Amino acid sequence: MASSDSLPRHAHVASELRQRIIRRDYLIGESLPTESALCTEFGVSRGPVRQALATLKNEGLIRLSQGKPAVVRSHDATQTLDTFTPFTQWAQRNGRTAGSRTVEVARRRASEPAQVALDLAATDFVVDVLRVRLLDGEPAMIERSTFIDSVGSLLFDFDTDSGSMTDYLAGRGVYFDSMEHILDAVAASDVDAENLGIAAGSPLLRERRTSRDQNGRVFEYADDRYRPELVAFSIVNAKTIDPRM
Amino acid sequence: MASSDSLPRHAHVASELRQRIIRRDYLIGESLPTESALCTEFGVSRGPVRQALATLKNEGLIRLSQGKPAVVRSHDATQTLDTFTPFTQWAQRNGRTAGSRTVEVARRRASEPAQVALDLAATDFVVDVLRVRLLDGEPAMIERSTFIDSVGSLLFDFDTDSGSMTDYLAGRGVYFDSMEHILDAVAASDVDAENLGIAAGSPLLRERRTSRDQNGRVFEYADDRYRPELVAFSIVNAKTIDPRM
DNA sequence: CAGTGGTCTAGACCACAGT
DNA sequence: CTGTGGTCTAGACCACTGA
Repeated sequence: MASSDSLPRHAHVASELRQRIIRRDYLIGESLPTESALCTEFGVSRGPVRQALATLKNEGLIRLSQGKPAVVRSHDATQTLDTFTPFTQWAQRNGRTAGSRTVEVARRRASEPAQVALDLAATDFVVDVLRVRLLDGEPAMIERSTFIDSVGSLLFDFDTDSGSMTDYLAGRGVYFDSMEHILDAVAASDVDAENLGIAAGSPLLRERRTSRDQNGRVFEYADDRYRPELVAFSIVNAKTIDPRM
Repeated sequence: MASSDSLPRHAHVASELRQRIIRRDYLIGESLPTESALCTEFGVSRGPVRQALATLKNEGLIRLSQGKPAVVRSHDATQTLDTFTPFTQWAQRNGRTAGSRTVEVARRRASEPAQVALDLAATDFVVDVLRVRLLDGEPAMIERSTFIDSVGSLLFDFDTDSGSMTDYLAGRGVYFDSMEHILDAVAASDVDAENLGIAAGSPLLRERRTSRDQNGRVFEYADDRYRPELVAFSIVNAKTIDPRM
């Protein structure tokens, strides 16, 4: 055993088990070691072990039930709730090639939906980024991001066609801490249709997103529209429903 | 204060705090009582209190940070990761009136997508339920559910226009334990359009769902199509998820 | 029945917030 | 600094699983 990271023990246990599952050390339907075995192996008490198992459960990797050890539910976290990882990382995990074609990066006054989402006044400036995102070279999504001015101004030094904007911002001290997504469907506008190479009026899966940084401040509002033939969102929720309520 | 249910203490704490938040006892941005205050109030140790707070965090109701008490993030328990609530319950929580108009309940051989999702042979029988779901009397969603035969046959004794199918099945020993959702967009078919009272070709938000019972067996496959003007899905996901202790 | 996970307690130490 | 939440331990009891 190496690794005496600064990671909390429960995170270390979760990370190790997650790797084993992704590496297919266990088959689907197979049981993980018992909790007490994991306690022994990692030299921790039951608390951190159970916290790690809860994490993997929330990721859709395992299923928990009383009286018997955890069971592997899926090998890849990609198809599960981690769909809400940034586009570039998501594509990489799925073995696809992600690309970007930037249409514009503009500093202007906030649009009305952005004002509401970012809690800004009509006179406040924001930075709008309009990009077409490509999967294996094919247009798969059109992304309209709006950043608050202090964050958006960082983007003028960044080649929005290369690399991950998420990683770039993280390097500048802006971390995505939590996101809220609203999913619905819209008909493709003329602009959408032209940039995605589809017919106007085609159904698109829309994700409207507000992102908060580590201090809980909203700094991004985005309207992403996906071609449903190419991208779908997958969500797993493993949870026993409470009788009451 | 009533309820000394057989609910676990952490569930009781979570339920009570959830009600207070929905009831707007705390404003958005306001702090909840400290953990030790909650321990005193509910007469429990920190473990259950922290587990309850983790639940509310996963539901997107509160935000946690180190060194200061939990902060209210939202008043609405919308469709979050942990609470992908059945239609009827979701409507009730949001103060809407849910209704159903059953088009057909039929026992027949499984369609191809259902065969795949339910892991059945082409010769196996299933029970299909086609319903229009109403919100405040207006058609909001068209639901095509397919149940494995053993579960579906229970439904012939059930008035699918009244009450909650989820509750009914739970009463017969079939519990929804985990679900997987795939979200995308489709153009309304002629059948969709007619039943929802919209134009054919209109964009609809589609949710394809496979549900497992408490033994991990898939027993339902559903294709639900929502009118995006009336219903959208809201999902909150935060960086670190950490129940337990 | 023995073993397992689900829950809970009563302590403890650390990192961080606000004063 | 004090108080807060984040983490951890070492016990314990109960409900369920499976031989």
